[in-house]
Amino acid sequence: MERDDRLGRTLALAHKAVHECLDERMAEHGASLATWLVLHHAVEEPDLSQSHLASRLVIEAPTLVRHLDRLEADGLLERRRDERDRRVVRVRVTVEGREAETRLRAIADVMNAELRAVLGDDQRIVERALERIREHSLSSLSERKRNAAS
Amino acid sequence: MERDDRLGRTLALAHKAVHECLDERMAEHGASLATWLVLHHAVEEPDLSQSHLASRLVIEAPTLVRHLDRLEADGLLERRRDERDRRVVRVRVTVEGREAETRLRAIADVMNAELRAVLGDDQRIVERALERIREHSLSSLSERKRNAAS
DNA sequence: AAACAATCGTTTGTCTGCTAACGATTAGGG
DNA sequence: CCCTAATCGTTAGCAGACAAACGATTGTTT
Repeated sequence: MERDDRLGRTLALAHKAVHECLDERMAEHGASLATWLVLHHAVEEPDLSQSHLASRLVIEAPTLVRHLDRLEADGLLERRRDERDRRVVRVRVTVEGREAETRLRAIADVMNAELRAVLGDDQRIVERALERIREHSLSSLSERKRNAAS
Repeated sequence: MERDDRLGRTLALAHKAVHECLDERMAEHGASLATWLVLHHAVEEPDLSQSHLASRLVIEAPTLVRHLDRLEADGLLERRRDERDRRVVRVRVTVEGREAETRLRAIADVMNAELRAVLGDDQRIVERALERIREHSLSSLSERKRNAAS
């Protein structure tokens, strides 16, 4: 018997399944989860710089570049150089992009509702627990980096 | 304010943080989380075929191949062709590999204990909840595939 | 004013995952 | 017995993440 009772494993498997599921549902609309996430945050806060957008998405700048290249080529958003500070590029979602975002957000909302239904009364507990887990891991990580720099 | 209250997001962020944290800790021993996972399952069930090992790891066969290439090159495991069925390759961890696995497992156990301490009394609830989430997502996924095949 | 430092976006290269397709081998049906 | 399935591991190619290094710009310091 001896089942794998490591918590990180359970967490990873749950995440993987949800990610796959969402990706599959969005694939039916010719999109992907990554596509929607970028679009969503860009719609929520228009004219963000790329570095700020990356930080909202919790991904690194080079990762974002490729997504933007693709989305721009698909006509879902535009890149405009800031005139005041010519280093920064501001991201604006096109009308077509906004429409796509709306469709995809509906899918995300359905998925979210399903998961909340599955959790039932444990919703809050699980949510808080996941946030505590993240908190702990991140602080352990930054503490480690600090010590490594000494 | 309007914080992002999507559950999948919280799950993804928690997973990402734990993964980074574990990867960082193992990196100090010149390894990675992926390395340990492969080694661990190969130690637990010796002489598994590659496809069975992949299925234990919940990754696809081509993904496993690269890990095995690396681990074999590092002398942590060996690949032996099965004589009865010459299609299958059996994976055996070397002595050196077993030692590495032991060191890395200690790290994983510490991390696991920390997370359980963070969760406290919610441990069971969260664990079950994550399993239900996975269950739901996987069944939704396979149902979707079934319909797509019609 | 000039030199240095910091920031921004990008490129390059690596890691880990996936699917699709292929050669080798085994198993089954006619 | 032979031809066709099916299975196994591998290769090739793609997606999404990362870190390191670079050119262009802006800010700071002397």
